[in-house]
Amino acid sequence: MKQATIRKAFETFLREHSLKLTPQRMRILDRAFETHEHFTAEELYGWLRDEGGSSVSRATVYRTLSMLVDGGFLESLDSGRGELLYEHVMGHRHHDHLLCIDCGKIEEFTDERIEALQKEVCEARGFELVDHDLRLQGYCRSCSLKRTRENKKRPDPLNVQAERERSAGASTDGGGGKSARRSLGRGGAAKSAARKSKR
Amino acid sequence: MKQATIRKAFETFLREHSLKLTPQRMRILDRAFETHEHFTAEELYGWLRDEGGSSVSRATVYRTLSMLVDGGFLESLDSGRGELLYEHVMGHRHHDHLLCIDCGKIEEFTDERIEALQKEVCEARGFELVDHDLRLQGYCRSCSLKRTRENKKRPDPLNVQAERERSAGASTDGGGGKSARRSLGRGGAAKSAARKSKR
DNA sequence: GTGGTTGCAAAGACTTTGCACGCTA
DNA sequence: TAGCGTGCAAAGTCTTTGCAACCAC
Repeated sequence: MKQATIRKAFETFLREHSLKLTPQRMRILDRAFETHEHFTAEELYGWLRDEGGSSVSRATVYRTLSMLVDGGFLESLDSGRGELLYEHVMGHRHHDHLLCIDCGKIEEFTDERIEALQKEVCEARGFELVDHDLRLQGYCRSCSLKRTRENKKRPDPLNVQAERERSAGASTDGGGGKSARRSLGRGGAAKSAARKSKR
Repeated sequence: MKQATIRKAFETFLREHSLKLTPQRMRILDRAFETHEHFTAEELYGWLRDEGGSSVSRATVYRTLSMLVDGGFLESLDSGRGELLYEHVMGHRHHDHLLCIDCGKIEEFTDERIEALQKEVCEARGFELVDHDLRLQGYCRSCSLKRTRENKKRPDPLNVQAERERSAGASTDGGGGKSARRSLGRGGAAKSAARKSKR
């Protein structure tokens, strides 16, 4: 695609920040924009390694990815499954996500009305909105159909959810268990960056 | 508050799942519901340790917290700062979050209109919504005012870095863009559970 | 009694960092 | 040439797991 434009923007970015243009950084940038899916640092590292060519170390991948996020070239997203996903942001404007808790597929969408309401909520509270992150979790069309068909086969995290509704008196809408996938045992962890600012 | 109700629900939950009622579990449940803020597993562990009384091991805290999430007593939330936060969910209905990227404060809110639109978006795509997670990041009222007063820089979408770089030395931090806290230094990690499902 | 639990410490997963050398500007 | 950037491996952080002793039911 307009890879040239992106490279240019990247070069400008580097220059403005007295950062150097290295083949590793360029390769990471290119590969990141070559994918129109979400990927993890580890995955990108794997691609670069498998595709041969000049090698790029894992550390450089992490460092560069982090830099690209800071520069606004990429955006990071917590999949909610314990992985930090990246996606390029130039070109297609901000969007929110639909994550299938069954097959893991990620769909994107945007809705101006929702965005507008978010701003409204913030303004009403004197909150200065900088960014937002909306994740809708559930079953994508195909997984949903599959479930309906099989009718009986519940994703069965441990079917704790069903009980929950009842015992917890989880009132209102059956908006179910957010923890569908993290059943017992392996709970979930999720950390990321910035522990430094953790006070 | 209605701690009795909660304990009862918990006991029922345990019974229904052939799980045992142990003093550790009870203590963790109580402490979790005693707090009306968000907390991390590590924090809860610290409280229990510092407050004396029968000891509870770190592993048990993690295990129980995970169980409480599965049971629908708690909900987990990725603060976006690399920590997995927990909060009790009984009583107060679902809500979304406003996270201050400066002071770290977390505010909660709900907006039926946004919820409705989310459902609409899903229906239009044949997506079966199970749960959602909306996080608005920015500056809370007080931090926003403080910034205005100090006439701080604007959070440039793409050049947040320039400022960041500079303020990095002077610290005091003025807060930058979304990734303000991520840049150099110790980022963080991001892992979790469900790694098993990571193909 | 018996099987679920707890504790401890070791194992894991993902990401960052220290250091010495290489390469960009 | 002067530094920034890279690679490597070790260090970190938060969380999970193996296992033997324990305890609730």
